[in-house]
Parts: sequence; C-alpha cells; structure tokens
Amino acid sequence: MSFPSIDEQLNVIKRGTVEIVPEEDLVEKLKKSKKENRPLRIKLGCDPTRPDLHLGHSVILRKLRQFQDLGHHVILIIGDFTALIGDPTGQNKTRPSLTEEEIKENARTYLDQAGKILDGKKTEIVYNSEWLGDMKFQDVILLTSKMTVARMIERDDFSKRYKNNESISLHEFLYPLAQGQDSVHLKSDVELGGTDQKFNLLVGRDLQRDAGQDPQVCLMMPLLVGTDGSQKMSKSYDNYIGIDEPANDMYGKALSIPDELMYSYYELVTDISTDELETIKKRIEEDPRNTKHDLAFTVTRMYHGEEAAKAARKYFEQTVINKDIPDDAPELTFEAGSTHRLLDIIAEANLTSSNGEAKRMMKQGGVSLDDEKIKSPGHEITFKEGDELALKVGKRKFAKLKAV
RNA sequence: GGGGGGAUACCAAAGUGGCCAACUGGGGCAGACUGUAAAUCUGUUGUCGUAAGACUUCGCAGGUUCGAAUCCUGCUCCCCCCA
Repeated sequence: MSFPSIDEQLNVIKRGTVEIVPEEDLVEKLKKSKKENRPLRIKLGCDPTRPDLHLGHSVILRKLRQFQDLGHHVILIIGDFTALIGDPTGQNKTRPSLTEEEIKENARTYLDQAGKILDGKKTEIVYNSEWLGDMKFQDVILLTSKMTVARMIERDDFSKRYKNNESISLHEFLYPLAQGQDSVHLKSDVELGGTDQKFNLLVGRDLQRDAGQDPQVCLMMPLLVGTDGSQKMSKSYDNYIGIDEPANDMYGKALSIPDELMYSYYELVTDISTDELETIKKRIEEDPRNTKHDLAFTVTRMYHGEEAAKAARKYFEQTVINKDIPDDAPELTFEAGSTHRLLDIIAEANLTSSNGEAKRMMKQGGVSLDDEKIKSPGHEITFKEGDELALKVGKRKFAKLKAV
C-alpha cells in the first residue's frame, strides 16, 4: 500500500490537535514511513475504569481512526495493569483500585463502544499486564531510578495535593512510568492523549530514549467542553453525551450546547470534511439555529445511522418545539366506562418516581391532557368508547390513553 | 506510637434537647420565556394521603428524656497534626 503525501497526512493529523511534541519529529517519521512503506505505530492507552464512553473520548478515538485511515498501525492498550494504580492525572485524591473482574468487564464494554469509532479489523489490542505484570521488583527499581522526585512533584495535580497536605500514595508516582514503559515495550512512534496527559506522554519519550529507541511523538487533543459549556465533558459533571445514548437523547443534548461550542464540536466530534469546516464558521454566524440542528443530526447519524437521526429530529420537533407528544409514546388502555384518577394513571405508568412528585408536577402545571393543564391532584377521568387522550408529564414523559 | 477533628438528605454545608422533614448553595425537576433540552427569571425538591394528617430519615447499635440530628455508652469508618 502507499501512503498519502506528507502534506495530506499532516492536514488530517493536525485537525483539532492542540500540540504535537515535537512536530518536526512527526514530519520526519512520516517521511521515513512513506519512504520505507512502513506504517507508524500509533499508541493509545485506555483506562478501563469508566466504561461509558462519551463524545469527549471520541475526540481522541476519532484521531486514532484518522491514523488508521491514513494507513498507519493503531495499537489500543487496555491498561488492565495500570488500572490497579489508577491514573492520578487531574485527580485531587487517590483513586480506588479496581478488582480484576471489574477491569475485565470494563475493558469489554470499552472495546465494544470504541468499536463504533475505530476500524476493529485494523486495531491491535493489547493488555499491559502482559509485560508490566512480569516485571520483577528489581526491574521496577531500575525504572523508578529514571525519574526524579522533583520532576514528579512539579506536576500540577501532585504539587497541589502536596501543598494542601493531601495524601499522595507512593504508587501513584509509578503510573506515568508504567505508561512510559508501555511505549518502550511497543516501540510506539506516536502516542495520543488529551492535553491533561502531556506529562505522562512525555515520560514515554524519556524512557524510550533511554532504551535506545527513537522517542515517540506526543500528540495532544483538546478536552472537549461538555454540554454545560464550562467544564470538560465528563460523566461526573453530568455534562456528557454518551456514544451509547439513545438517538433522541443524543440529538437533544447536542442541541443544548451553547452556540460558542458549535465549531469545536464540528471540528472534533463529527466526520464532516476539513473543507466543509471552513463554511461552517460562516454558517454558525448566519444561521445558528439550523447549523446546530445539523450538528445534532450529524452526530446522531454517526452513531445511530441516517434513519434514526431523522427520527430523532422529528421527535425533537414534535416534543420540544411543538410541545406535542411523540408518535411512539407508550399506549395505555382503559376499559370504556371506567373511571380513574389521573394521579393513579401517572403512578402506574411510572411516569414519576413517586406520588408526591406527580402531585407536585400537577400543581406546578407540568401535567396536561390533550394540551389542557390539569392542576388538581384529585382529577378523575371517565373513559368513553373511542377516547384517545394525549398525556404529558413534564417535558419528556408521555403516554397515550386509549379507551377500548 | 501519641494527640486532635469529623460522619446530616443527590453533593457541599448549617443546625448542638421541643419553633426540624431539617437554614443555605450547587445539582435535579417544573413553569414562563426562547431557534434550543442554552441563558435568564420564578417555583419546587423524604414517603403515603385530594386534604387534614400520619410515617420514616441526620454513620451503626443501645440508653437517658414527656420529647433527641442535638445528651450518654459502645461500635464502625474517614481525615489531620506530631513521631
């Protein structure tokens, strides 16, 4: 096979990238690779602690996919061994260690989800317990001798914790070394990571150089800002869009991002071409509404396909814009002539988590039957033959009430 | 090894015998508004009950008291300081 031109490759690689350290090395590696017709070894370590992947993870995984499409060799490391330490990056406390079973289970779901982005056939998957697990204490001592305490506690997260008299377990210092050892073992040419991974990635360079290898290039991707528009996308801030989420939720959540984030989402999480990206900038200014709908549509289509994306758009228009109930609202049937309290219907259909919540919603005007707000908790309905009522509870819970 | 501090609802944090189902902030939910599930404003936020009210909740187990998140005893867990 032959690789695209260096410029073409760089064009793809640099899309959305924050920093390439050092860029000259990357160019050299690409040239050499093309000349020798040898793919570069691209490494990404993943941490099997949080198995739910979201668009934030997709930024890096997509970059990895781009390398695959350029013809390079991608190695995904399941950090089953390093998970025993827990990456201290950005943490303000020691992370709890996981059991082996948890790690295995998490790794499986991780691969499952990552498979939606990566080309599974072209991905080499390795577990770092394979080599790290075999290291002897002596080997570990040798490894630690290559790092100094001063350099370690320079790190922002560690120095903060140290100053605040918060505990730092000694084993946390081993994490970057272990990750660097992965690079040595795999002889990686490029390692990807978020900007917060810079320290860990750079350690790999040092260890490789020490081992007589050509050091890897570190490629940092930005941390995607979450739907709240302020913090990085993360499950713990509940500002994320999961790649496994139902199409309707994905669409709605994507639409709820602040306008300022639109461009970065287009750039980092969609597959639209780099050329199109230029026109997007203008469209955001001129027509934010439709541009954002297109974004939501594109993202949804990537993970659920064209049909589901169309359905999600329709669902959103129906429920949020027109405040109707969706076509596929669950149906509840009642015997003609029977009388039911609305409260009981809501409770039985599990539209609220408690009776109290249902009452509260009614009082607040959050419950409507055929567009008519029902505020009295004692409201009763007597069904007549052929009745079909649209029940809406809050913004997003619906049901059709049918009499038979 | 020695000394000290703490555990309150989803999270943070007040409350130190009855006025506490528990201040306040964040989050959540709802309403209004909007191109939007954004922003903003308003309301709401234990369970059951149409309601009046009843019941359960303040680390766990007991006890004192007419009455405890608040006092006493024991237990578990967490954190800090000194060594």
